Amino acid sequence: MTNLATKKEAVQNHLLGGVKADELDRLLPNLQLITLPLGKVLYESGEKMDYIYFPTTAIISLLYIMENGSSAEIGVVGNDGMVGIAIFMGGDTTPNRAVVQSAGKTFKMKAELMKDEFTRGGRFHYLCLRYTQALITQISQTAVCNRLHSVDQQLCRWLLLSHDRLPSDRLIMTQDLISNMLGVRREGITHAAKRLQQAGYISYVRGDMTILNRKGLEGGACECYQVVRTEYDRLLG
Amino acid sequence: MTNLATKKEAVQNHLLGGVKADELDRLLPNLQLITLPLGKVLYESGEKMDYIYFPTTAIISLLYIMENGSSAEIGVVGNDGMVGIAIFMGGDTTPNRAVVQSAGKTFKMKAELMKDEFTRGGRFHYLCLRYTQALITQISQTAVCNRLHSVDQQLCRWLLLSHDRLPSDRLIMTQDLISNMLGVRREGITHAAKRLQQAGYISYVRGDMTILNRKGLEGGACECYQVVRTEYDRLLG
DNA sequence: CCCTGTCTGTGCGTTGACGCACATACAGGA
DNA sequence: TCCTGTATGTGCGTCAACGCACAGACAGGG
Repeated sequence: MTNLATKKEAVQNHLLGGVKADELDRLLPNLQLITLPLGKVLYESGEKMDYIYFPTTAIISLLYIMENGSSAEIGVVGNDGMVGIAIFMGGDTTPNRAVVQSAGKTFKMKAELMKDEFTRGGRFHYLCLRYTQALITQISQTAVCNRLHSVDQQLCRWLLLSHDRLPSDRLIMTQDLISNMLGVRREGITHAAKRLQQAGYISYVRGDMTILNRKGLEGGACECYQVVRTEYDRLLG
Repeated sequence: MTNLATKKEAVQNHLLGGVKADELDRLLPNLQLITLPLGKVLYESGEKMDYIYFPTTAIISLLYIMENGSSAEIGVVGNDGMVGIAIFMGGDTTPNRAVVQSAGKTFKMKAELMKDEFTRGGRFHYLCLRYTQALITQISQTAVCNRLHSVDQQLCRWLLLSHDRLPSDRLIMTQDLISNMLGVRREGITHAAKRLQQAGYISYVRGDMTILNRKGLEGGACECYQVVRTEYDRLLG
């Protein structure tokens, strides 16, 4: 099978890159590298999770979908983490949807095998818990940001979070999709994005966005981005 | 020492009530029952946590404090859980403040002893992880609610979350404090609370609030409350 | 080449929450 | 009893975001 993982591929995901050699040897035969298209749903809310995912170039968004269809993002996962923490936390499901925000590659592994490796303890167990704490910080900061900051600030934060997890400076994503992530109107994103383009921080045409000036975006973002970034570095760096 | 824990006292906290007999026997000599006044800070943001707390009648609020002094609550903990999950998750600290939202009693235990018991595995380990997942759901739903719902709805949700963790129907709390929790203006709470009082759902005078009609509050709340409640019941019920 | 669907831009009235200012009401101590 | 600090109520102008409607603008297929 060509899609079985090599060490060189596996360490593109930072969690897999952080485990001990013997643990990685055990994991490798169970990891399968797949390509995810934009919009693909990995888990539906409340649905049993059959696989855990370790993205390399893909970015996955964790969304809550309201009864009336509106949605808001609670967190984002890229090559810094994994999708499906409920598998080892014991709940097996979460009331969220996991959807591909940026097309790319990810490893997947059967949930049962994940549980086995987790219960062995060791560095993998340790990393999973620390990653979960980092994710909690990201979700917490999303809550705070939703409460206290403007759409402009949140768009900057969101672009930076995405950029950190992206293999290049390009982001294939329409304003409509971004508005669903941030839980705001599409027109609100149009206005905010236009301001960022006029400032020269980004450029975009019909769903093809390029980040031109990271420093500019950092200046436009609220402190929330840096809090999350610092906490990820502290816990997993 | 009169403040050492008895089994009867300990099980007032549902997590302690859920562990196995031999685990509880090990924990009891290390648990100390203390009384917390309103406003007491258990942890400051970024500060090393020396103790983990298992509330019985007290309610603890997890807050993020912005650089400019404004604040927003990311979660609330009562006799259903514990304060200080970073101790066993591995990070030792979090970028939040833990502050007493409703005066009452709590057990506390030294962080080192907590780590020891956690690494033994067993039912205690299992419950800690499941509780953490439930807390993640609560924080996630706070993020969604902050984004999509009105102050009126959020006040209802907040009152219900508090009521669930309260030994009676009385809540000693000024509107100003509630506004800091929800991250909104004090006047916004005045308006919302007035509407709830006119509807006969609550009554209050100068920081002394009584919940008169739970069903009414449930009707005024958004779906967020029920999502969190259901998930707590599923994971820990 | 045109046609159609999608993506982005813009205007306009509405609304929920904000910031500020100040009035009123109550509690507890001097 | 008065005085003072704190808690709550209210009005008013402002603003960010909303909902809706519709006008370009571009891409890809027939």
